[in-house]
Amino acid sequence: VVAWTGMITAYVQCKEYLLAQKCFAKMQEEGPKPNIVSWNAIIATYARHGDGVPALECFQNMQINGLKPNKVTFSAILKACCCIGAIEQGRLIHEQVIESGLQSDIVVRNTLVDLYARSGNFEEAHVVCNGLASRNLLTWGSIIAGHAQCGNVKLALQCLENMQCEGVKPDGVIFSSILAACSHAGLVDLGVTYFKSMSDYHGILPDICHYTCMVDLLSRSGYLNEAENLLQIIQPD
RNA sequence: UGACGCGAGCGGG
Repeated sequence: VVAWTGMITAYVQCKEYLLAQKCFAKMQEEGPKPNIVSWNAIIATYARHGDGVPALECFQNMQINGLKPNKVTFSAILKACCCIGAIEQGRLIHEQVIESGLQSDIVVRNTLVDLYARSGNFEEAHVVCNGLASRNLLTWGSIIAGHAQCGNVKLALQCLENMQCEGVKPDGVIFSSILAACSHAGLVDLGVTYFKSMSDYHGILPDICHYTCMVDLLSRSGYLNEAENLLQIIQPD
């Protein structure tokens, strides 16, 4: 079983998802019975591909085969639900998570937060987020990105403050979300302020993504000269 | 016990 599963995971690591899936099919036909790790590996291939439907089928199938999902299974399948916007499925799986007592796992919780935040269900996202244990940078990142995507700059900025109050330091990804939100809302001054604060207060070097955001922000609002000036600053690469 | 899982933004195409 370990040998077969090793084959599958090797294919997954090389991004040879089709080969991994073929290998799994062959294992089911003529190899030993797949164990939890084999199933998790194959579910992960679908989840990474954004193929939510086959991922869910596998998830059902493994349970039919009498295997109980573990925290690895849950994080993979929740990611799959997130990709295809299967919020209802996600809620059902959320219940299963609670039944299994795995809701305290930080990775599982982050995938749940991500699922809810990206689908605009912020109340549920916050409930998961407030549930006991530690939030980390990734948890906040999901929530802020969710707010940013909904065009809710105020809430995104509020989250930024809240996370800093808790002693979590924002990283470059967080600022990308913030800048993007400002861009969509046409809040040029605010965006510029945060862009400056990155290097001034947070010790984060803006990367190409941030410059792209700023150019986008400036030119959308008609500050074409400023946008061109910024372009000059960026090192050709 | 672990061979499996672990979040993200803009624009363009």
